[in-house]
Amino acid sequence: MNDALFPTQADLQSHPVLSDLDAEFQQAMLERARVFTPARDDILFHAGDPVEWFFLCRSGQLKLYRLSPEGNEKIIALIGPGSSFAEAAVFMDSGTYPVNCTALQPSVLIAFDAEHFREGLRHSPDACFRLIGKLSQRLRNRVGDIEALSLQNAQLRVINYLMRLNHEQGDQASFRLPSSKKHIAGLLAIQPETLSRVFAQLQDAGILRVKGSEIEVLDRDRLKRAAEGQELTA
Amino acid sequence: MNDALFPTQADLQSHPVLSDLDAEFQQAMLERARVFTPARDDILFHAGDPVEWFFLCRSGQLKLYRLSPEGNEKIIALIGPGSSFAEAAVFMDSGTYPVNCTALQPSVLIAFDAEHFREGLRHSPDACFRLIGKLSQRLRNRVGDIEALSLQNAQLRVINYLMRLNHEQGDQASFRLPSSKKHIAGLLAIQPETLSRVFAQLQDAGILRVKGSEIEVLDRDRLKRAAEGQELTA
DNA sequence: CTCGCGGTTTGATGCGGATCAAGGAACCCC
DNA sequence: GGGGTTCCTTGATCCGCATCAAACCGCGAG
Repeated sequence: MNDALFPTQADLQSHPVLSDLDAEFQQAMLERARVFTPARDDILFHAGDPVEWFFLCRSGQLKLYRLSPEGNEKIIALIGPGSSFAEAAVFMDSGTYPVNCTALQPSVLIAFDAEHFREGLRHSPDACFRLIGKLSQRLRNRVGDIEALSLQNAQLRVINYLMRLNHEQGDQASFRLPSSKKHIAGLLAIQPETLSRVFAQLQDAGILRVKGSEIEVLDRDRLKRAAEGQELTA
Repeated sequence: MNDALFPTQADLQSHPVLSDLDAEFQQAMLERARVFTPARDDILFHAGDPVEWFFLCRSGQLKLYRLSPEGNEKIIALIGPGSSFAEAAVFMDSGTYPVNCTALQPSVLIAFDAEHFREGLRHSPDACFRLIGKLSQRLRNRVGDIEALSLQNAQLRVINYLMRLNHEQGDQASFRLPSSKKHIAGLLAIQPETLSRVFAQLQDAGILRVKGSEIEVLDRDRLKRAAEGQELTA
């Protein structure tokens, strides 16, 4: 992984929205871009801060999250290498970030200038289209999250999350959790204790083997059936 | 309200994304548009159906919702006159609607052709920008919903919903619920019984008066404090 | 006017998951 | 290698809300 202290063409190319744009626009974005290297627990922005940058993660890991007045935290998304975020914030009426962002690991981020992006988009229908596609997809994902929170219990949310993860990593028999269990619990809107218990159940039922952050799928059929039919007693 | 059986310029003008576009694009959209007049309980589309249309509500009311395998329903949004919906679906990778849509009242909808919209957008940076703004805003709202579901209890969700409604209707002392309590409960992801009980509490505490779908705010300060500090015993 | 039905309210009960508490396990730094 | 910190697990208890049940109300149809 390239840890250069300046943004490169390669960063642009790997960005889901900025890749394949006309040279002039790319050049303008690149000139105004910065590399940020937050340490673990560094806060990049708070919800409500005015939007100056949007980001591409080159390496490391971050969380986007909301806090309740009592200090409870709901993780909206975990960000890893290759993911971009906060593009939508650039276009919100309020002009502010809707979530907090904190580094979970020492990370390397490319920060692109929000205002320049807005301006450049006016002259690039291609980039507009990419962005619209990205936003629509993200909207669909959020609707999926809302359904999961409203209609599924803790066990079901965990199972579906595991199956999605496993699928993204190529449906291997064995795969890794992308983060600590505490943060995964935050993402699924359950307590770490509950996540631990669900893992224990699935393990006792002979469906999974959990060893640290390594998950081995022992019985894919029953896992899939559990995701629909709701059955763990068998 | 105009119930003409054909779409008009006025429909375009009142659309959040299509208004103020160049004449040629507008003309093209109008020619391909239709008027739908679903009766109560008519289903406009299911989640997973291929996207042919996106909509503007001229009158009536609809629900966008998801169903669990057990038949439980979570309402994602209630749509009323002037609201547009399903634009994002036009740009999703899957090419399918992410939610179900059913009319709650006899309604009048303008249906715009999805494919023509995609094509026309290529030549209209203005429309792109409007759409991007709209999608970003909707994304922020969905994140707000996720926070509410994860971090707030039933009472808090109801209170915040009421305050938002009241604000949208001009902060009058008295305002109306936009739908039956059953559907409002579905929107807030609680059962009708629970909604009824929360109303009873707020009424007993002297904060509200609930008469059918008419809400009267008796003590706005305490309502606002309850939305933050969590106190109803006083 | 009356009947019937969906929406709403109120009460009783049960369960899922949060919370509280404490014990283990892995990792880092000295 | 020892001690501390953070993460994870397991157990006991509690509470919010769902669920089940029943009565009530308002409204449209006949």
